[in-house]
Amino acid sequence: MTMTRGTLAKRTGCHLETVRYYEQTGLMPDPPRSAAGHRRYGADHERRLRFILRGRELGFTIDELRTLLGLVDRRQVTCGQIRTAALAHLDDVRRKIADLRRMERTLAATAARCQGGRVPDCPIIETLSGPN
Amino acid sequence: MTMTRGTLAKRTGCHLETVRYYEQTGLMPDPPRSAAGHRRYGADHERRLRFILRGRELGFTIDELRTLLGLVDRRQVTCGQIRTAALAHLDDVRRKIADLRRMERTLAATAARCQGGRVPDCPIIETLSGPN
DNA sequence: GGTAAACTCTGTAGCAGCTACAGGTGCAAG
DNA sequence: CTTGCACCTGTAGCTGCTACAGAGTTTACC
Repeated sequence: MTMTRGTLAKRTGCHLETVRYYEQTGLMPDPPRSAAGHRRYGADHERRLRFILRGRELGFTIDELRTLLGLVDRRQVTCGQIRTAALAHLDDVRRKIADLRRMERTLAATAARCQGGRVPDCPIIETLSGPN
Repeated sequence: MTMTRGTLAKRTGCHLETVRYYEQTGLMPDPPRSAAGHRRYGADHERRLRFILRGRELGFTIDELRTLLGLVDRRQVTCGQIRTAALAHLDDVRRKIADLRRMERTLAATAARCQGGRVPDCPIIETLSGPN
């Protein structure tokens, strides 16, 4: 009931090399090896990798995930600590959304004013040239 | 009427080393030098740097800005070409916003379900463990 | 004019989060 | 038995900076 790195990667949709990268950075444990030194993964590794990939999809950094997984690994932790981490991350996401929406508004408003004329009067160039 | 790199950086709020970086990457031109080899900047350099910084604030990549500045530099370009670049970037920004909003929804919904209990039943951990 | 502080110069290394080699084994099928 | 794929390791590349080290320059003050 073990898989190779390639199989694990294919099953999870993770890039082959990324599996090794997550091992280097301490998100994935050092797996047992075959006699020749090939990595052997089990169902527990797959679950952990899926956890990491889902976390990345939700925008958690490697470092946040390391913390989160550390909390889970030593099981003496309350859900409250995890909630705190998740809420901190949510704040982060919301700040990024706000930043992007500011960009969006400026870009959309500027592009709308553009009539396709000559560069010296281009409102996009003017906007880029600063708010003065 | 010239400034040093430090002065230019201070006036624009740009990091000192970033000025040099923009020169390396071809966003800023190689400036004239003093006898001893120190960079001397003028008002035109300052305008260009402000343009770049504003573009970065609006989320344009270095590469997009290089293109944009290239268009502006050889003046034979229509505003339409610039508009095209800006709209492409706007799409990009909107995609990022959509991604982040998906994250936000999932995170907020999950954290709301968390009652602070024990880890095995933590809805955040469950969510991270995948949608299955 | 001397000297110390503050600036500038160059090249290079580091950050996140991967991805992509090169050059060398291992293994399984035909 | 040999062909071809998968795997191993270490390292370099990407973006957009930032931060040195070690050298030379300029400025301020006495």
